[in-house]
Amino acid sequence: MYSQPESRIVIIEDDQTIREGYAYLINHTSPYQVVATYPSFDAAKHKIAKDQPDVIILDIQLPGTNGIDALPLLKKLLPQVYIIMLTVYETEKTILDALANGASGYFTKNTPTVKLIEAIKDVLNGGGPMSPDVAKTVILSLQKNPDSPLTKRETQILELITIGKDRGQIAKELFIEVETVKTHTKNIYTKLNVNSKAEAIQVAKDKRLV
Amino acid sequence: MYSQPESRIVIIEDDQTIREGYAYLINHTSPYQVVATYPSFDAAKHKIAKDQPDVIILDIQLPGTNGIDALPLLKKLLPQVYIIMLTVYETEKTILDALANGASGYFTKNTPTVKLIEAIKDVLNGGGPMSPDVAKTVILSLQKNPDSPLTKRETQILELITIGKDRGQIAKELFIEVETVKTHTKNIYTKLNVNSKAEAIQVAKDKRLV
DNA sequence: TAAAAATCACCCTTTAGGGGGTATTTTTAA
DNA sequence: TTAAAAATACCCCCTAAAGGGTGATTTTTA
Repeated sequence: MYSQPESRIVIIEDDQTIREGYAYLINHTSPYQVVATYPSFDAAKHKIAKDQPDVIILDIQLPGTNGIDALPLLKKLLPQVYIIMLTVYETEKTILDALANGASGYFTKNTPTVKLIEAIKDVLNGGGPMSPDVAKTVILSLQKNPDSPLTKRETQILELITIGKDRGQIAKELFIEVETVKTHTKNIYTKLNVNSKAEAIQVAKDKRLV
Repeated sequence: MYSQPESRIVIIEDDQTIREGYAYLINHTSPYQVVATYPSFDAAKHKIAKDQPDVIILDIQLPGTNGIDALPLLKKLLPQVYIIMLTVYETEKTILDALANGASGYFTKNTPTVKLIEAIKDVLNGGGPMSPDVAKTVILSLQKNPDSPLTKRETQILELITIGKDRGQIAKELFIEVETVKTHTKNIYTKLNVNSKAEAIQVAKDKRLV
């Protein structure tokens, strides 16, 4: 499905200057049309379905319902819509929350309109545009700790533990005995300085061991 | 730290045509210099440290040690190096594995050299460049299931369960009684059709509920 | 103003997980 | 080639944390 010139854009952004600035530039320098703009989600929620937007540009810092909370609600109203987040924050948690809740792209507010228009094209073509700094944050969040004290096998077992497998399942999956899994587990606990599965999972997440 | 014109590039790629093509174009149309190229990691491992590369362009499909396995080894040899992955595969697992193991960027092989040169600039400036399709895959991997049968509280508790917290810790964290946590847990189990924490975690991961 | 969600309590049962050892085989790196 | 590290496997013991059943009140939301 390729980007249609008549694609409809809605902007939800509380800052009037930014809102109107983007709207003007998108309308005048791109093939897309801004069919509506709203200063908040609460102002938009009863009308936006009628706007039939293909793409929503959504600010995170909104009065009332914030952008992150608005995301699933918008998705419920308009299941097919692409949502591009706009924000001054770029903390890992905010970014990850937005993407987890169905955002298609993520940009910081200093993004020039031309990049935003490119992003609209990208999402309409099925891509997932992000500014490089945002992408960096996402990549870092996926990165494992390169200085893990665990061996390959131990890491593998810890990974299976973190996804909820019990000894029996792990043994089957790795074609080894349950007792061997136990031995590895003990060694993992010793190395991580813990003495329960629960703690091991917490340390694993915390130190990005898996 | 800004991109230095004299930044040193190494290419590890088994296809001679691609390898030499990229090398030629980077040397002649960018401010960077390709200081060495290798057809495999095994051919590179004893020499690459002396090349002192700032950026390595690394193919995934290599003879001998493949690119994913080579990643941590290269990082050990050259802790500061940025690695951009190049591949024909774009399966979620491959992409995520590469990023988990310390890749800075990820491109499919049809990427034009000019985009690759941009990517080199991006990583040197601390960004995390990806082609839009790769970014899309990454975003999808982060996405939660919008049709979760769980309530907000239940989701919250399931999330804490998946990171290894026990009833007591969850209760403390949410300022509620342990018995309440138990009730929620029971309801979660009913909704997910499971009857243990382990199973719940597996379903949660599987259906991207958390 | 119903319905859904969130809160709390008591009883009772069990198993998966954890701690302590010991030992052999395979792989890796020097 | 050789010593060290990693992976494999077994035995005994023990209990804390998890799970099941049932009932009830308060708060939130549509």
